[in-house]
Order: sequence, then C-alpha cells, then structure tokens
Amino acid sequence: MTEKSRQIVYERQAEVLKSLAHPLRIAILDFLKDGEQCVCDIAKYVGSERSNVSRHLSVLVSCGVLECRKEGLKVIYSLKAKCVLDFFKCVTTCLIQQAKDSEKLLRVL
Amino acid sequence: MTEKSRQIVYERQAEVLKSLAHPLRIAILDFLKDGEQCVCDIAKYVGSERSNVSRHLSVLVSCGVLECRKEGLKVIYSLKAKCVLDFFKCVTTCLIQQAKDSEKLLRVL
DNA sequence: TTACTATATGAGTATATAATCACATAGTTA
DNA sequence: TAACTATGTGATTATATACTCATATAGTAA
Repeated sequence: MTEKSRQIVYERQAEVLKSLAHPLRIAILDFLKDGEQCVCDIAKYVGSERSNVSRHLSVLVSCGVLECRKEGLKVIYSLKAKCVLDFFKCVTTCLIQQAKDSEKLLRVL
Repeated sequence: MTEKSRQIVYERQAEVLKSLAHPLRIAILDFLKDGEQCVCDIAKYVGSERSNVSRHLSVLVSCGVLECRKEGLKVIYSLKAKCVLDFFKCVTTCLIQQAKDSEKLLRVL
C-alpha cells in the first residue's frame, strides 16, 4: 500500500467513525439494535425534529451503517453493519477507566 | 437508568468515538499498535507539525484511549484501550460493502 | 380532485473542530 | 551559565457540522 492510499484509507475510516460519533446517532443505533423502525418513531424516541433525524439517518446510511426501505408513506431504517454495536462495550470500558482515574485523583487532592 | 442519564451516556460515548474519528488520530493509533512512541517520532510518521500532533494526542489521552509517561525530555505515548483496534475490522467491512454497492450501481447505469 | 401524512432537502445561523504560528516550559548538554 | 531540544498551549483563522424553519416530494385517503 502506498503512502497516499494509506492516507485515503485513514480518511474513509474516519468518515465511518465520525458517523457514529454523535449522541443523537448513538441513540438511533441504540433504538435500532432491537429492530427496524420508521423515521417518525425514531424521532419520537430520540426526541428531535424529524427533519433533523432524517439528516442524521442519511449520514448513517451513506456510511453503510444503516440501510432503509420504503413501505408506503414510511421509510423503515435498520442496522446494516451490526458489528458497530460491539464498539460500545469498548467505549464503555474507556469511560469506566476515566471515572476510576478521576476518583483516584480526587483521593490525592 | 433515567432519560437524562441515558442522554449523558450517549454524549460521553460520542466523545470517545469522536476522539477516534479523525484521519490523523487513526494514523497515530496505527503507529502505536506496534508499540509506544514519542511525540517527535509520531509527528514524523503522520507527517504533521509537532504542535498539532501534540494536541491530537491530548484528545486521545483525555478520552482514555492513550496514556503517556515522561522519559527525560521526551513524552512517550502508548495505547491504553487496545480494544479500539478491533473497531477497524468492522469499519473496513462497512467500506468494502460501500464499494461493492457502488460497483453494483455502476453496472445498472 | 383535495387534504393529509411521512420524509427529505435548501438556506441560514450557530457552534465546534482543526491547523498554524508564536511563544512558554522543562529537561539536557556544552 | 547559555544554547539546545522536545513538548505543550494561547490566539487566530479556516472549515465542517448541527440545528431550525420553510418548502418540496411522494404516497394515502376522503
């Protein structure tokens, strides 16, 4: 792999990770892990405007994390790359470690 | 878990994922997966200014992904949450799927 | 047909993030 | 001591991202 194509891979990987790196989009994943849902129900769950949710959904679709299909008036979104759900265990490990470190620091102060 | 604390968890998870969602920081992880390194060598590897790299490193440390120690003049950074390396297999799966989908579309056009 | 519902998108604004340069600090070596 | 090296940080600017509102489109139902 050349230096240039390595850079491109890093950029594309960053795009996918960026698509996951937003509280509202994480809430969407958390909702969809239990099954497919339409935009209106997703919007209700995450507590944001439909237009905003629609845009966040399209980010996730364009990165291949979600997929969607039309069903009458509704558009039904579902998880495509289920492996992203595994990320959260590791992320939670980081957060717990951070919390422990803060605690340790507090005891020294 | 209350609705409010759920939101806070999503936000903190997003912070950690955001710390990974940058090409330069992914390059750093790629370099550090083979062992600890000082800022100057990391900067050489990723091809960016030390001051810039230093800032990116501090983002990763503050999210608990990296840790560091002083050794004389140098500061040595290393992977703390090695589990983040597992993310890249899944991310690559998304990218390959995307590429396949584009290919499929091309054949229809 | 008209009225309605679900979804998507353009434009504008606010906010967040990244890169650069200058400078500060800490440790090293002559 | 002075000169040097590695690292970190403040300030500025450029760019990217997210949210809101208005509007467009597509399908449904009266």
